[in-house]
Amino acid sequence: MSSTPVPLPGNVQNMAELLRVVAEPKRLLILDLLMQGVHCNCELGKALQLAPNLISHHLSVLRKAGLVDMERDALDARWVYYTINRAALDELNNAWDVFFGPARIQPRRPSCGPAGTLILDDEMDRRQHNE
Amino acid sequence: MSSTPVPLPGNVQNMAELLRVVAEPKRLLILDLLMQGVHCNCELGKALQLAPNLISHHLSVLRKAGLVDMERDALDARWVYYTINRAALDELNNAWDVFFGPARIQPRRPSCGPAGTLILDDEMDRRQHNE
DNA sequence: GCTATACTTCAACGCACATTGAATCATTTC
DNA sequence: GAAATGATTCAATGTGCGTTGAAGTATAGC
Repeated sequence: MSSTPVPLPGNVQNMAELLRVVAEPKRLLILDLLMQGVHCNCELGKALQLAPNLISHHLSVLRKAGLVDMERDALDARWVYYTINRAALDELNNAWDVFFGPARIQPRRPSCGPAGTLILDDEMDRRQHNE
Repeated sequence: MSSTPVPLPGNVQNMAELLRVVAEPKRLLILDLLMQGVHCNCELGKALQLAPNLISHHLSVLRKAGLVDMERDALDARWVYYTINRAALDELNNAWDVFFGPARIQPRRPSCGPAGTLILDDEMDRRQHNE
């Protein structure tokens, strides 16, 4: 229960990119609908009052990010249906927890400024016991 | 364990705004450091290789979003220390789960297109039992 | 008082990206 | 074949916002 290895900032770029994709209001709404099940382009357009080309655009961004899958209708290939990529969603949820899970919050005093050099009472106690 | 009331899209705007704040790479890095404990402006600047005014800028964005608190040093008021706002973090985590929690994923066929009007086998079964 | 330090604010710049409208593609239907 | 439908792609536009560099604020030390 001791050394927390301080999560790697290499993931930060990936995480930021995913969050950027998700942070766009229209895309968040699309995801909100897709979480409730399969939708086609026209359906999303109606629900969001958005032109079909814009829906396409946002869906392609979501697909490139791996968050959304598409599938053509077996009977009429003109229709396309979109679904949440469950694996990607799980990954995103895990990554989120790694960053923002409350367990990561740690006590720490800054390493500079008066508060950094100041030796507090409890610190004195700690030093006396260790050395 | 039945009716999931379909989360309100009124929160969507707030959520998107918070995610936008958090999605910025430098800010995500700052949050990453603050999760590990208190930091002052100069410390963050050194860690991120960023000019102090940029740090200030991003911190002010984070503060306006309520995610970060600041506190002046009691001995030397020139130094400012920043911390994660625990309550805001908890709220953010809750909001995230409301949106992206896997439990929200629901089965659904689109309401338009062939797949929408098509009556599948299991649907036939369902109808026979209900009517 | 004057200078140094820690941080903030301001104005200007530049770029990424959502939006728009038109054109294009791929199927299906007649 | 031609027309219609669902969806995508393209070029052009507008703008939000991160960045830059300089000026400003506040406190501390002399």
